[in-house]
Amino acid sequence: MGIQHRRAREKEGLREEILDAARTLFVKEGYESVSIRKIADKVEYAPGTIYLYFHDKAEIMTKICEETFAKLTARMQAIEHDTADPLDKLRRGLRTYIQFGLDHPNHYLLTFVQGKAHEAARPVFQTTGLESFSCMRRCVQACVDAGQMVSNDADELAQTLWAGIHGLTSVLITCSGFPFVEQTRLIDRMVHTLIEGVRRRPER
Amino acid sequence: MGIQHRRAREKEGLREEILDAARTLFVKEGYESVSIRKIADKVEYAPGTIYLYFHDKAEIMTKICEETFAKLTARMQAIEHDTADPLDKLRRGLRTYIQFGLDHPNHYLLTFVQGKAHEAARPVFQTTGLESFSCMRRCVQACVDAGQMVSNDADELAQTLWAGIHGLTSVLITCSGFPFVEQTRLIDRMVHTLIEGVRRRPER
Amino acid sequence: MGIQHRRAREKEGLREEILDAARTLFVKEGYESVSIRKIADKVEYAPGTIYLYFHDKAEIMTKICEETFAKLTARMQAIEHDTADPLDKLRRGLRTYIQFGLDHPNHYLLTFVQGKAHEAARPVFQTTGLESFSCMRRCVQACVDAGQMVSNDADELAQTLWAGIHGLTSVLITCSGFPFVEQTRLIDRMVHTLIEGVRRRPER
Amino acid sequence: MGIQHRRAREKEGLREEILDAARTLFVKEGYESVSIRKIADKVEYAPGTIYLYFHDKAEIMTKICEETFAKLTARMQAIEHDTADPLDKLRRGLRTYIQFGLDHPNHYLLTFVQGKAHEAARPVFQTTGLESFSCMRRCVQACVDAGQMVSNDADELAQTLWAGIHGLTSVLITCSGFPFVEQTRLIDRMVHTLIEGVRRRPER
DNA sequence: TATGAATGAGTCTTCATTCAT
DNA sequence: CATGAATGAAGACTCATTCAT
Repeated sequence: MGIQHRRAREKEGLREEILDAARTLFVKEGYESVSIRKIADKVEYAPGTIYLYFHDKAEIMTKICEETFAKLTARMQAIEHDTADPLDKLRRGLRTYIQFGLDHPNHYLLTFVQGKAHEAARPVFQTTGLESFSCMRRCVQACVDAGQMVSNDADELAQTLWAGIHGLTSVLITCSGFPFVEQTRLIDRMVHTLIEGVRRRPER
Repeated sequence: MGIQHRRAREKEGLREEILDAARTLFVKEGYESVSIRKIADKVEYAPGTIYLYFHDKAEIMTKICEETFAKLTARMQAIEHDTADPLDKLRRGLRTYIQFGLDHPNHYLLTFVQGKAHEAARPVFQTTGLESFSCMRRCVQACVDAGQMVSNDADELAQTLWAGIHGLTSVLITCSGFPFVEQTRLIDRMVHTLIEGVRRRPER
Repeated sequence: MGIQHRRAREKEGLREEILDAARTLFVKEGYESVSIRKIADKVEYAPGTIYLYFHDKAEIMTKICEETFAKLTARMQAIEHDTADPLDKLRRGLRTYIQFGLDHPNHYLLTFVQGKAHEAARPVFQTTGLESFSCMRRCVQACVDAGQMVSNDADELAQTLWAGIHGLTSVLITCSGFPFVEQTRLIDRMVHTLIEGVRRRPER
Repeated sequence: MGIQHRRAREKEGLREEILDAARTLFVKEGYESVSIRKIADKVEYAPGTIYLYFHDKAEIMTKICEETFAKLTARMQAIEHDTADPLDKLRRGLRTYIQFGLDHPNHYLLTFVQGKAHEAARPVFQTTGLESFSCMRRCVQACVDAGQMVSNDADELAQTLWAGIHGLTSVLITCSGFPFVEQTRLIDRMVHTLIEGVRRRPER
């Protein structure tokens, strides 16, 4: 009996494999619909084995969210440390965020769409998650300080921008059936719209 | 034993009651976490009775999504038939959409956030759903025709706007824990940002 | 599939059948070793069916203990209402208790040997259980009042007597392998020993 | 990973450590509720290591019962070899037994209360166990030979006495919630009652 | 129309045990 | 001697669904 012809595999990799399998399944079927058994089947191990690597199902979800925020933060911070014009940095930040979502659609959806709904993930959002956000907030603040924005309220602006790019990102990932115009045009348009909508125009 | 003191109630109302109960429960606890028994308890009927009105759990979900699109379309169409300046109509449309989401958070989330994940709901999106969207698209088209937009591609613009307001709406509903600035300011800022980002400015 | 050739059986009897099956199994294998599945197998129903009659495993245990105390109390009270000499009533009480245990060995063991150890049964002991005990305490008090006991502390005496008969009862039920002398002689001896050990003797 | 800072320890001691850990856990949580892993954690070894010392979980239980009988026998025999009046020796024997139970509640319960329920422990009772009992029987026989008892049947008397003290001992250990009178008074009363109930009184 | 009883598959999780190292 | 990884079977319990009444 048992799972017999399992492919060779390095020990320390199993934990990552479980995370990969879980992430994919969670996104495809929703957190609740994915059973430990399904994850175990996917990695070709017995269900109990999962518990050697994670305390319970919720912990798997939590770890995936943490991973996501870490990746996102890393990517966003790379931009911060560049010397460009603040509005340009912001523009680049928006694009980076959207691109991150498209590069890691499973991570993104799970964390920002499904994750929000899940109790278990709550603490992660209020720690690692806020860190990710504060990166963008600093970019906005810099623009404000440079007198380039229509408002001085960096929070209000940052939250608006984030809501906008989050809307596009999540929609691009999930609504694969929708007859969208070409993806890059949509992204360009969104970034352009948000920046133009938010920056101060020379009077006159 | 069984359910004893059920309040008097006209037969044909039961179907609606089931939908009401289900919608509330689905949003509060998530599709997977709501059992047919919970719905039955809430309407004070036996579980089996549900199956006299709906083929299965998924059908309940589907019907709720259809309902949502119908309501949303009705609300959006009300604006279309008014005589104002096209840009104003669009502005009003954006607000109406956001407000719809906040007024019917249950409907909204189920349809646009949870619903997307559910296979069963897919066909609904591509029929009733598109109708809802096309309403906004016509508003945008009117602005384009009036020469008020930065682009002539009404699809691209409409999709951008929709992504933006969807982002805000969903985030306002789900991220109750996030330290957002005051809701009305955020809505004002989003609508302002999108419209300003999308309309043609007088040169010079 | 499924359980097919189940014997005919009146509906309202299932609850009792479950209790019977559980009691037997609990005694034979211990509370922890008995699974809901085993009980279900024994009554020839699906495991889930058990949950239509009892909230959980602990409730089954609790109900069995309650049943036991009710039966025991009834039997003990029958003696109280007789007009004999108090010491005789007490003597009869001790015999009745032991006999009760031998007549309902499963009930007895579960309640007084295994039950004590189980959290779930705790509240039952402190309500229905104490009622059973207070019956014997009243018998002892009557003897004290009649000046027939070596001590005036009815609690101390009653507890001693109860410990004694409980010891014999539990041992007779469980130690079936032990080479005991004939059961009735052992019971006679125990009752005689306890009563003689506890009653006041005429001086001199 | 793994268990790192294990305290230094002589090899041959591990077997005893496992027994100690198991005994404590078994009594605190019940045989079924104690997992090999819990025992292993307590001794700070890997679960598999347990199997180098014991064939299976049941064997641990069995060994603990054997130990108990050995300890009890040793204590009882100490009394046998003293020169006092036989009735006094018996009295002392009863006290010793009760005290043994209170001194080793873990051992006692496991062996005499939980142990009886366990098939695996059965053989132990009929060998090492009988030895323990025969010690008390010899004390009783001595009293009979000295013409001090109400009956000449040493078996009957010894079994009665044992049932009595076992009842008190087990009840004192397990019924911590019961509103008993002070423990020493209860013990005194029990020993007094049993002895008085069993010894021949001078005719008058 | 509505029900109550029942089921079978499934949920997460724990565990005694084995075994290659 | 000891381990860490793994397993298969089982634990309590839930649930969508069916069906005779």
